[in-house]
Amino acid sequence: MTAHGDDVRDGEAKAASTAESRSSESEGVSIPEPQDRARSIPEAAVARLAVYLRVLSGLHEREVHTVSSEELAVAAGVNSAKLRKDLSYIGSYGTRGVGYEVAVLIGQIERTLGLTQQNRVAVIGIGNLGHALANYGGFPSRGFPVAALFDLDPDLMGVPVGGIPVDHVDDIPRVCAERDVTIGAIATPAKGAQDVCDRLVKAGVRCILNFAPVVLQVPEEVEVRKVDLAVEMQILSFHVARRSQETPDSTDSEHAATGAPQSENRDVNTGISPVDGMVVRP
Amino acid sequence: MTAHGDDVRDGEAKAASTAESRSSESEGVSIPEPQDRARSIPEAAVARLAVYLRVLSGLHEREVHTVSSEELAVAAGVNSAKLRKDLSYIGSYGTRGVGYEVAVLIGQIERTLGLTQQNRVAVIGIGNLGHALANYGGFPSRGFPVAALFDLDPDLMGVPVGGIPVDHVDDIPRVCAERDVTIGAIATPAKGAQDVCDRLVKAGVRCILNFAPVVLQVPEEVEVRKVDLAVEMQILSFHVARRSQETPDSTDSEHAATGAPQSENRDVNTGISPVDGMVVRP
DNA sequence: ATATGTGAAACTGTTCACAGCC
DNA sequence: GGCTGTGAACAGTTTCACATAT
Repeated sequence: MTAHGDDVRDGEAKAASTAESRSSESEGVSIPEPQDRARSIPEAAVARLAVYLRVLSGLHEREVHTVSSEELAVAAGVNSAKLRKDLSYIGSYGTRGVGYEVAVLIGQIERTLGLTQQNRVAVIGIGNLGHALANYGGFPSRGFPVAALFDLDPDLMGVPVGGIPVDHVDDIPRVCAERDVTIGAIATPAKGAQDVCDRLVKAGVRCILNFAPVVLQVPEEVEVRKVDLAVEMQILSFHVARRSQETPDSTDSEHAATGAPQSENRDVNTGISPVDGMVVRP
Repeated sequence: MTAHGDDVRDGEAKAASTAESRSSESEGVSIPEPQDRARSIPEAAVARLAVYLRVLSGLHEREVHTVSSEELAVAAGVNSAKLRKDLSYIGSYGTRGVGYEVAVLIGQIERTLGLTQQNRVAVIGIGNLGHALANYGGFPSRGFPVAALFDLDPDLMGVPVGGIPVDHVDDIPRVCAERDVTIGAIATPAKGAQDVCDRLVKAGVRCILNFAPVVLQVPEEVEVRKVDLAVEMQILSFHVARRSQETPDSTDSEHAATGAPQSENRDVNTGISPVDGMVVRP
């Protein structure tokens, strides 16, 4: 996430936004400058919209037609004020005194997230993770069909995984162009990641989901999001360490068993909940 | 990242840290209070420290003994001011006019992240993702040995995956306690995730990495981090959509081929780079 | 000379609290 | 009465810029 991510935006390469805000040279208290237009939606809010969408889909399936911000917030693991503010970024689709119509909200969030048009995905690196991704049969609740698989291993060429035959990474440009791939998921080891990334970019792919432990260098028009297992583990480690030195030791666990919904789970980018992970085993 | 980064930290349930900082009741300008120690470190900075650590490890292997904040920052994909501030949270281990000693920094970051003591990991849900995790042979660059595997499937019981035999989820409390598991990685489908989570909590596990698309409800002393594939995809989708409507269309891709290191990759929680993903295929 | 460490400014994101509409 | 939508206060994070140390 995140140069937009959650912590979002890096400092560099953000010439665009910087430039536009340099309109008035005046000193003192600067007036907000309203010309900022509507396209803003904070990155963090975008991530949460995806979560709300999942919850709403669940409600829709259960024939629930209306929800209040409070109900939806609890289900999504955020507080209601934040949820309302997030929804306000995409428009006013609620009814005061009543709540939101599930179907309407689903439609509006899907539209905002661009889910009305499909994004074909290419998975590169057909190992364990690649398999998991390929078998995911259209990522979230459909909308992201896996259209191409690539690897280096000669033994895998042509072998169908999740119904799609594996191609050689050398064919990335051709195959991606042919199948109109818009998102590339790099699930290779660190070593080949940058090379694969370059090929994807050359093929016109402008959105990449990177699972490899490297900092990909890409032209600025390419959006890269990274999922880093090690970082997650180390963050948890930090909390383990902090906890054990901070607490004089009052707990020995055994009191907090089953249903005690208190603290929130922090998602990598939402600070909260989920939407659709990876199907692994029924 | 993400958050994650990110936006990290929720507002609720943060009583602990609040309470501890209430030591001096004095008003006015509060003196830094040296006893403030390490506990402050912004979440966002913690995530990035893990990234710096990876880069530093690489430098260490290549026999590089010293780095400037600028060099390290470029390699990690952040700007140098942010990097220096991040490092300042853990202490002053640089030399003005010179830079940082790689070995020293590695040691300090490891200490801060609690990597000096091992965290044994249990993986629940031995499907594709579970396999990937189990075979990861100690997550990042070691430090997170996988000590237990669980699943529901009778056919898997006792079968060794990555050298560790699979146990039944019913045995989570016993096995986790026996093997002193401190981190649980939930790689099950959405359905069983909350149940598995409850068992882990009952077993005394207080840190959970959740790959299942559900909002886990846990007691507040339990830390949950979530990796959500669908959210990542949908965020990318949002950017695809935004891009194509925002740009009057000046690009047709073909100009930004290989080596053009410009924009940064946003990690789910660092806003930047990587540390160690998942080994998939050599 | 050069590069760190850090207050202070700027910015982004979150929460409060209430006006406005049902 | 209940609930949305949102300005304003607040909190967290990033960037600036420079004093400080080698």
